[in-house]
Amino acid sequence: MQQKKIQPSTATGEETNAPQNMIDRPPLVGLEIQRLRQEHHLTLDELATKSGVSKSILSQIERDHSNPTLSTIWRISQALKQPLVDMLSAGGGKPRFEHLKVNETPVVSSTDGKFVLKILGTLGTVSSLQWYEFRAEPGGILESESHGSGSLENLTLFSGKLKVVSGTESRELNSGETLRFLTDSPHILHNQGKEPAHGFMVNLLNNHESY
Amino acid sequence: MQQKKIQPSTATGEETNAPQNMIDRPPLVGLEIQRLRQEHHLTLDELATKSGVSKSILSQIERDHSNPTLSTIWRISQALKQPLVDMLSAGGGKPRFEHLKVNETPVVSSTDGKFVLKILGTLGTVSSLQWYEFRAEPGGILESESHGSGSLENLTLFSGKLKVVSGTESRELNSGETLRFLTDSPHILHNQGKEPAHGFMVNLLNNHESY
DNA sequence: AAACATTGTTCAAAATAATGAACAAAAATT
DNA sequence: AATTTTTGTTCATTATTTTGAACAATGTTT
Repeated sequence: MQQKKIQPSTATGEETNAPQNMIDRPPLVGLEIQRLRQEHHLTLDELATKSGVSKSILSQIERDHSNPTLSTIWRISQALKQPLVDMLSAGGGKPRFEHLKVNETPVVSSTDGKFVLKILGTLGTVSSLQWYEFRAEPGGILESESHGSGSLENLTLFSGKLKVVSGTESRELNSGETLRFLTDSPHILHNQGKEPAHGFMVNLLNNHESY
Repeated sequence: MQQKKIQPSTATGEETNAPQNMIDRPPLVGLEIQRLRQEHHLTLDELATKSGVSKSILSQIERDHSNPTLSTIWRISQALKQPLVDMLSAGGGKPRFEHLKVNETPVVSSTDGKFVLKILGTLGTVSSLQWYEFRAEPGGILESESHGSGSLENLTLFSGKLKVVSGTESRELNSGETLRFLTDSPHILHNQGKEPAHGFMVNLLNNHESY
C-alpha cells in the first residue's frame, strides 16, 4: 500500500521456479484494448460505463499493470464489439508478410454472371489473404466451399442488401454494415433485394492463431 | 454490501440454461479444460505441478466456480499444449457471426473533417493489417506519418479522383484503379477533384525491422 | 487569468481469485 | 473387509484484482 507494485501479468507470485521451458508470457492485451478504445473514440469513463468495468482498472489494464479476469476481458471485448479471442491473439500473432506483387485485378463471377468479384489484392503464400470488391445484381448468388478451418470472411456493404448463409445460420446485411464470419463450412451470398449490392470483402484463409 | 450491475462469470451449480444462439456471458472454460486434462491423462495434482496453478483453483475453474485470471488460463493452456484462444472459443467464446452496424464501425477523420476513414477490420497487433473504407470530399486531405519500413498501402478508388504523394513521388488515381505504394515515409492523400472520392484501403504495417 | 470541465492516474477499501493444508470419497492393495 | 493410496473438494489464509473517490494534468469557457 505504501507503493503500488507493478504486477506483470505473467505470474501471481514472485517465485520464478516455473518450469524451465516456459519462457513465454501471457498475451499483453493492454495496447490492443487501448487501440480499440481510441478507434471507437471512447474515453476511459465512457468505456467504463459501456462495459461495466471501472475506469481505474481499465487504465491499469491498458498499461498492463493488471492481470485481468476472464469476465473483465470479456466485458471489455463486448463493449468494443471485438471478439474476445481476436483481442487476445492480437498481442502474440506475428504474421509475416511478403511483398505484394502487382497483379492485374482479375475478375471472378458466378455462373449466372450476376455476382462479380474483383480481386484487388493478394498477400502471403503461407497465411493467405485476399481482398475483393464485389457487385451483385438482384438475384445474384455466390456459393463458396469451405475455406478451411480458421478461415474468416469480412464483408462490408456499401449499398444494397445481402443475405449471408454460413452453416446453419444466416444474417441480413444492410448498407453500411460489416459482417465477419467463419468460413470453415460452405457459405452463400445472396442478393435478394431489388437493388444491386456493392461491397468489399476481405478473406483470411487458414490463419492459425498462435495462442 | 454493494450492488453490482453485472456479475456473470461464476455460474454456480444453479440452473444455467444457456440460450442456443446468443451468448451474453463470458465463455465457460471449465468443461473444456477438464476434457483436455483427461485427454492428457493428468490428475489435478499433476496438472497443478505442470502448470504452476494450485490444484484447488483448478478444481474450481473446471466446475466454473471461479473466474480465472488471464495469466492463470494462459498457464493452464501452456501445460495442456493448447492454444489459449482455442480453449476459449470451445466454450462458445467466438460467435460465428460478428455483425457491426453502421454506427459501430470506428471512424477516423482528418482535422478538417473532409477525409473520413472507416475502419472495417484489423488483423494482428498494432501493426500488421488494417482495412478501411474512405470518403474524401473535394479538397479533403489526409496526411499520414510513416508506417514503418516495409509498410505498404493499397488503394482502390471506386469513384472520384485522388492524388497520392509519397516521398518525392506522386500519382493521380482515377476511378476503378488500384495503387500500391510504400508508406515508409510520410504520405498524403488529396482529393483535388470536384467530386467526392470513395474507395478502399488496405494497409500492411511492418514492425519488424527486417531486411 | 480564474473557474470550470474533461481525461487519465493513483489511493484506501472491498471483493474475490489463488494458495496450501485438511478433508472426503473412491480406488487399489493387502 | 480393513488399510493404504489416489483423486477431487472444501476450508482458512494470503495475494491481487476491482471498485469508487480523490487527485493531477490538460483543455475549455467565462
